[in-house]
Amino acid sequence: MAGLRDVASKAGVSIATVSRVINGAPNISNETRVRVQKAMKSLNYRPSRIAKRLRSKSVSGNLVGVLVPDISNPFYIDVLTGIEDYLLSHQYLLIMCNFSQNSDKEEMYVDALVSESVDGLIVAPANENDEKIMALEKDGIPFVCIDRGLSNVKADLVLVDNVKGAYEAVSFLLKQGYRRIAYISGLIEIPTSRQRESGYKLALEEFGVPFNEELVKYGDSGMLSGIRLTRELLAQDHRPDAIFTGNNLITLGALEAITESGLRIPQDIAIIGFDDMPFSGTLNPPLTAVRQPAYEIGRRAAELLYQRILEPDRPNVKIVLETELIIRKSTNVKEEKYNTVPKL
Amino acid sequence: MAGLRDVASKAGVSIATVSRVINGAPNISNETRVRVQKAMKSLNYRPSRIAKRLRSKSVSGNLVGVLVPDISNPFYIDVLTGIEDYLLSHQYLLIMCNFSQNSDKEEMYVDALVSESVDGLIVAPANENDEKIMALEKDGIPFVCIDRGLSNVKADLVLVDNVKGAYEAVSFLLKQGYRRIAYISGLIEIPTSRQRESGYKLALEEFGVPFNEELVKYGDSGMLSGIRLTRELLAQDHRPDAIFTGNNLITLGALEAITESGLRIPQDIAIIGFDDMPFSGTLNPPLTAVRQPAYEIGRRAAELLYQRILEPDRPNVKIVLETELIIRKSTNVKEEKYNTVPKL
DNA sequence: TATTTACCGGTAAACGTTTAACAATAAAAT
DNA sequence: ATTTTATTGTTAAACGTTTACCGGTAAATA
Repeated sequence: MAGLRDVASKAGVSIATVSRVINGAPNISNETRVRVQKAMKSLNYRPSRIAKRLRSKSVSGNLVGVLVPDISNPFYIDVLTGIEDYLLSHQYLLIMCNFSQNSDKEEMYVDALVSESVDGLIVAPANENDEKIMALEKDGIPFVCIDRGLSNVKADLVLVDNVKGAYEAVSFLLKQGYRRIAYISGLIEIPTSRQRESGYKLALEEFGVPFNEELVKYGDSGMLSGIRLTRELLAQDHRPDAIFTGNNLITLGALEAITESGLRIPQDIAIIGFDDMPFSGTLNPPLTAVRQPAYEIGRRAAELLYQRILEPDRPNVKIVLETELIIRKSTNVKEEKYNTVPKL
Repeated sequence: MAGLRDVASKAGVSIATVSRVINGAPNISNETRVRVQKAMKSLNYRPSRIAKRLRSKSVSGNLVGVLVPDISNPFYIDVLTGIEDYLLSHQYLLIMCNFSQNSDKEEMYVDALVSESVDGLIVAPANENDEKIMALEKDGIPFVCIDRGLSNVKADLVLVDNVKGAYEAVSFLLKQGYRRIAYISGLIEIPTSRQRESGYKLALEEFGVPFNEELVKYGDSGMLSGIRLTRELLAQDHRPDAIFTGNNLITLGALEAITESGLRIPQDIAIIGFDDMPFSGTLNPPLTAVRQPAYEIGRRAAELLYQRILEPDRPNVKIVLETELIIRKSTNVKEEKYNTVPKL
């Protein structure tokens, strides 16, 4: 591995000069610049990012970490893509870490990333009292939250209005005539799970449909959990006529369980998912879903982090993006007689 | 940020002692060990991984990089999970980089990872002549290839028998009576694309079906490409009666295009995909697919890398895993009269 | 001619560890 | 009482950069 001095001696200049051309310092002649660059090429020189970060922590090391709750969820893939696109165009390298909805793993990764002297972090906290994340503020490490916030801690945040998104979804079901609407929640620790439940309840209330706790199931945000809980719902004496699922993977699990039961969607049971997916249109049947602007969430979060790194003391901002209800075939009208909007 | 000396003074010991307890050196009394550990806790001390890596490159920095061709492909997500599970249990931190099937981006990431002094790399090379990856061998940086190998370079490698997998898939279609079988290829630079085409041709040949170049389309391994090429196939005067798709995303694109055309699967046209997905069973219709043991590929690759880091000069190994044909509903028998195995 | 300007060299400290060599102390064993 | 052993301290170099400061040379300007 060639170092700074190797390049310097090869180019016949001092290490200071090499450093100057690398960092684009002024007052360097074009001639020496190209000579140094040639030496770097021929030696296949790669500046040590770690030496650079170690030496000048004050200056940017061009490295940020991202903590993703579940990499098997397509939603986060889109978020990641948005983050990466923005950061890459600003010469930042990304360390992506998947903590699998596991707080311990999340803690470990936070420590590791801080140990790596990242310039900043983008994270979807495991819960709103996530101490490890809150500690970042005290340590003065720039970070921005996505999808979920922290209580009592000011931090940059970008997310969607989950209550509203859920409300619109369930309202739609109610307008279509569905009355026994179930909700399958993700992990109860995750704020979004509870917000979506709030939206669900709000819609029920507004349509005068009494809340029935038998119709709400709590799981772990994974596909297997979605399968299991849907089976439980379908096994009930008076099974639901529609299911509102708390996230992508639960939706896929629910679809699997319904398919296996032989029930037809949407004739026998409707399903509407929170989060759209790239292939939602080719599911069986094409899925009605609440779309989050995942890519945009990632891009905006990256932008906020970038700005905060440059200006650590600027005021916090919270960006709330809009959801969109994508109506496909999994929620068609149940029966003609119900196809009226109830009195409010 | 507390440093080694802060901990030392807090615990009333020397920095050497602190370093000793951190690195589990022998000859340390239990008393001082707990005293130091307490000091670390109270100061929220996090050893600087970069200082450690800088100082002792010979020793492991517990960091590896992974270069993934396309993070939007569920196959690589499973591979990543396998890699992460293994590496995490061996105290390694992972830097995941998504180069989006883009050679330039891949090059940039390789440089960045080497600059980060990673202990090793796991990579799916953009093509078999990938110079940046081949250069790693000369630089003495441990790496293992997944999914695709390099020509003329010995390196650890774990993949599946793509020819065989494709052969079995297309053979199955032929046995079911399909005769106009199309193949939609991923990027032609990727060895797997060509290997799968070989398997496709092999099956045709064995069944005495002449190769028809109109039925082979080449794209960029993405979903949009799958949509476009499927549309082209369907627009042909004599459209195919089955499609064999070169990867996951192409499959999803093909499904979308077929659905939009109004054709029924499998009555009007069958489809069989290379790569299974967690939700393949809930697609419309449930997808027949060639399953790769993605998680296992990742786990084995991580294992090989770990071993190579420990023993850089051990002989190279190549692990070939088995594919499995998962028969679902997208390839049912076309018509009764064809439902016989042709003479070979 | 005198002075400014532009460019570059040399040197050294610093970042936070690891590691080796050696010394020092106290407790345990002989 | 002497030797051994276990534990800890001290010191310093090293990893590959950045950065600042000062010194020097040559060309351009006054």
